[in-house]
This record gives sequence, C-alpha cells and structure tokens, in this order.
Amino acid sequence: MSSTQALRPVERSVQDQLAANGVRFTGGRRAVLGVLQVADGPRSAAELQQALAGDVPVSSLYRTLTILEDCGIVVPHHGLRGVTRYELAEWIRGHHHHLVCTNCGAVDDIELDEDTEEGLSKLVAAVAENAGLTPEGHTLEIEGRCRRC
Amino acid sequence: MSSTQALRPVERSVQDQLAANGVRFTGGRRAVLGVLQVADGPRSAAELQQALAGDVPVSSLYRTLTILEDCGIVVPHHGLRGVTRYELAEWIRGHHHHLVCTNCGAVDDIELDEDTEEGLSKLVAAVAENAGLTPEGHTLEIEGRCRRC
DNA sequence: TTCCTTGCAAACGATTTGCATTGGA
DNA sequence: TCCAATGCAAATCGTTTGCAAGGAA
Repeated sequence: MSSTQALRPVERSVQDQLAANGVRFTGGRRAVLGVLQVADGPRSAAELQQALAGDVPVSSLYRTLTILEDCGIVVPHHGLRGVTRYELAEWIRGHHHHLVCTNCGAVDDIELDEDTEEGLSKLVAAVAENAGLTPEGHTLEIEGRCRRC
Repeated sequence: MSSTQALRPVERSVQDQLAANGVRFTGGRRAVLGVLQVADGPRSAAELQQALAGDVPVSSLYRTLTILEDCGIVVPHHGLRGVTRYELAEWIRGHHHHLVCTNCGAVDDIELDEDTEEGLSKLVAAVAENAGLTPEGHTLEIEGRCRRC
C-alpha cells in the first residue's frame, strides 16, 4: 500500500522536514513519532522502548531520537536524575509548559491561556533584552507533587 | 585558629543547617560552598573539581553535593546532556531564574524585578491550582545566544 | 573511643559508537 | 546498485557505592 496516501497532515510535514535533510521516514521513526504524538508529556528512550513493545534495540532508539532532534522534529528535555526525555517540537505540538513532580519526576504538559502566555512572553522579551540577549524561546516549569505522589 | 570566629553570616547559617542534620562543616564542604558562592551560575561536579585545583576525587565531590542537597544548602539543576549542575539554595542565593545559551549550554543567573516576579508567582499559583497540584517552586528559563556565541 | 568523612576502585545506568548486515529507492 | 538504516556488542561518560583508612569530638 502507498503509505504516502494515508499520511495525516503532521506526518506529511514531518516527512517533508526529514526529506529536506536527506533522511527517510522509516517504520522505526514513524513508530517513535506515533508514541510521542499520543503522549501527554516528554518520554525517555526507556519509556519509548516499553511503549513500542520492547523489541526495539536502545541503540536504534537513541539514533532515531538524535536524527529527529537534528531535523527539528523533537526536542530534548532534561529532567530528574540525568534522564533525557523527548517531545515533539513546538511547531508540531504547540507551545506549552511543564508540571514536574518533585517526587517521581513525571512531567506533564500544560498550556497557559492566551493572556497569560502573552504576559509571559512580554516578560521574557523584557528580561532578555535587559540581559543583552536575543530570546529564542522560554520554558516555565512548575514543581510540585503530582496527584499520585 | 578558631574558624567559627571568622565565619561570614552565610557560612554561619550553613553550619547551623548542617549541624541540625548531624553533619560537620568540613574543609571539603567549605571549599565547594566557596566556589558556589562566587559562581555566576550552577556548576557541575566536573566544573567544581576544576575550580578546586583538581586534587579532589569525584566521589568526594558527589558525596559532598549529595549531603549539601539533603541539608537544603544546594539545589540541582539538570541541563544539557544530562549533566547535573548545583547552585546555592534560594534561601541563600535568593530566588532567580536562568538564561540558557542554546549554543554552548552556559547558564547565567538572572533576577526579575519585584513586580515581575510577583506576577509570575501568581501565574504559577493559578496554573498549579488549575492542575490540581500544590506548587513547591517554579523555574523560568530564557533561551538564546549568549554574548560569546 | 566512636562516628563521621574521605579516598580509591569497582560498579552502575544512561547514552554513544564501530562494524557488519539489511532494506528501500 | 548504492547509501541510509538497523542490530548487536563493546565502549564511554556521568554518577554511585563498598570498603578500609583518616580525623574530629
């Protein structure tokens, strides 16, 4: 079957982005992308491996993640205990922030309402200018105990 | 000589805090504290080792950092490539945020003015409550190219 | 003397890399 | 066919831990 035909818009954009870098959109990469698309927060290589039924070697996972990061499809998030978790880039997933559990390290996405986010952006711009630096982005993390902890 | 007499206020508080945990304020711990006091951003174990002239074993450094963290003297910051950097806790260093260079990974401290910080705190409280989580803290990171990059 | 602290080396967990094989355009 | 992609195993890197020696109260 022609997988090109069945592509959803996001996958189409990703495929284009990969193609622009001379990289193929293979089954393994598609699978990782699929998990990240339905995830409610960043995922580590180990978590991805589990989500993918466990028969994917870690080396391939890390290579996939590195490629996707280089192509601007995913971004890394460095959380508790040196574990790196990945999530879809902002142009795919939208801008958002994180709730980080200080106990178990779980990370959940949150979106701020428009007014709040606009206020935050202005704040960031002002502070960055003050520091003589061009802001490329910002991250707000709120720390606390998640419901399970 | 009596080192107790020469203690600056910060060191006095730290000593008290350590004593409350049944922990001594030894030379090694004093040295690490000294480096962090003059640092303009979080420092990793490797960076501390270099700053300390290199003759301190890493295991001791990590143990020192763990102890200081347990006693609430320093807090960890997880940055690029899974490296953990430590900085003095807020009650010593004051509440602040970070400028992170997207190119070289350097982290600089920044302080927001009072109004801005108050606005941010309210925002955090509102968002956290909305998410059913008690906020214990927040981190705002502004990303961009630092002056050198 | 009694613990706390330190040093050294081995152990660990996350991530990376070399190399041979597989697979798609 | 040709080069990217994958699997496996070994290597690396940051960090942790067991154990014996050193030190302060």
